[in-house]
Amino acid sequence: MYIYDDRKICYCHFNNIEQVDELLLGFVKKQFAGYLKKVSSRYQDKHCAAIIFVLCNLWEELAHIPAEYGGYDFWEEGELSPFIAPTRTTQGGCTFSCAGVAFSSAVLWKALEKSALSNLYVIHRGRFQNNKRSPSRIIPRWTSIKVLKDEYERYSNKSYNYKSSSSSSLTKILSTELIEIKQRRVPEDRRRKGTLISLPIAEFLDNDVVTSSAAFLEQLRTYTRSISISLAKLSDVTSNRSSEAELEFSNSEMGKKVAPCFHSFVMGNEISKRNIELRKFERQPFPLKRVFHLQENGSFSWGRLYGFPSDSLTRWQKLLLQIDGKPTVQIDIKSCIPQIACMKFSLDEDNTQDFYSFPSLMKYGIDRDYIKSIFMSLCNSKSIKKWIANQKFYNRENKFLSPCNYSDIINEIITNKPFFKNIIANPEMYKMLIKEESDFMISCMKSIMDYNIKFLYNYDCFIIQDDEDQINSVLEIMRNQSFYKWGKYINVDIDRYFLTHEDYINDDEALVMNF
DNA sequence: AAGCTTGCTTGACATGTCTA
DNA sequence: TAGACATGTCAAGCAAGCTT
Repeated sequence: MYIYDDRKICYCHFNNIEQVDELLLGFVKKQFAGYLKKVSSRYQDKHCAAIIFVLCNLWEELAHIPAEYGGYDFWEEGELSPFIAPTRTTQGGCTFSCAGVAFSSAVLWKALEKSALSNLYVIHRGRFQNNKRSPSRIIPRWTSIKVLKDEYERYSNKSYNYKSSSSSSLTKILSTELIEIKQRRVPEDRRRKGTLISLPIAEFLDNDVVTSSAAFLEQLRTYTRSISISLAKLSDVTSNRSSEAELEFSNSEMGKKVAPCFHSFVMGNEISKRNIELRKFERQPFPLKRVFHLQENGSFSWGRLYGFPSDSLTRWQKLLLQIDGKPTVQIDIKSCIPQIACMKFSLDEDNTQDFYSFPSLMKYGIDRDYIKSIFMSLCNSKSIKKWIANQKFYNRENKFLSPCNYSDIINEIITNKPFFKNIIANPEMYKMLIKEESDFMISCMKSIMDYNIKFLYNYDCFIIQDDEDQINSVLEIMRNQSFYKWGKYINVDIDRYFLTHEDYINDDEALVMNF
């Protein structure tokens, strides 16, 4: 028997209960503490033994699940968790799962038979809610179900005619009297609200009627499907890194933030590997869609485009992104929302300025980063009063170096950049601006496709190959399009990333992701 | 802060298959 | 043909991570 940590048991086999040692008993006591509390103290040891015995037999059964169902792989890989969770009840029957392996109640009956116990305790994995320090995946909560031994015997010796009295068959009992894990419906008020609507790529008409542009959707799908995405070899990228980028990366620790699934895969989890492979398969075609909010008056707002493979890449993966095996650049709109607001509402204003810079606020200790961090909440608040209350609630005043009134900040912002008045405390306007941004990007996409440039889209940026001609073409398209829309040339950033992180330097193999 | 995504899990319900 | 149950599908909930 090996116990690596609280959650992983590699292999566990007991011929009889005498083989249970202190370690396993301690483990069960710790893991099942919640359950054991409910049991009166003089029966606790007995229950521990029962739990261990049943689990061991179940594991033994699981070891014989054919590899194509995943059972044996997981067993060998040490991914089995000691938790048995009933997952799906069917018409009468019950399906259970252990470490992601589903098995039927028949397996359970066999285990019961071997255990020769009068009671079978099956552990129901629940959740600790609202407890961020104890993620539900790690610390389970327990309830038990009890299977009556005599009912089991009647079932197993086949002499029991369940047909003539089906209401008292074992499975019926399971689903009525015995199972305390009665399925519950998600209460109506806790269900997800239907305000978000995703549609195939759609366009707005003047009167805010949404029309679906199926032709464009099909074009975009075909186009993006032809793009081959891969991640560069880290050694290649790090060889021509800049020290500035190196510093930025090591400071931000972004390299440590990897997708859980990928991280798990790197750690040798075969389940993750399989999931990634399955996902790759499901990825085609990209589920391109545009997300709208349905307003109370029946009109739509919002309208960003989602579903590009670049959406699901983490920051560090984006740094390594290659299109058709070539390095990429990211062309994004500088301070996107404020800039669009500026172009739309203040024709005299310079849209190449730094929208988050307010030198006059520096005396309060309010810097660019702070303005950036409050911008979203400022726009989305229903009223300035509410925003101020919220700021106080989150104790943001700690950030200030000298005493300062929140309304002073807002006055200062509006005085310096008057067009901010239009978007502060105006969520509808903010959504409208995002729609504007999204429509602009879609218009650009159409032209980029005409130029036959391979691209990915992500919020306010295009990712294209690091090629001078292509960059110039895309810049030209964006400039022309913005001039057509707002009468001004849009201000963009071109980012090239160079990655470096000690953890990854030793990786020799390219991480290829064929979406 | 808020809005989106993701993976993962569970719950509810639907469908398929075997057997008596 | 109905019971038993294996298998399939969809959606909700949650934590975490990204963007602006």
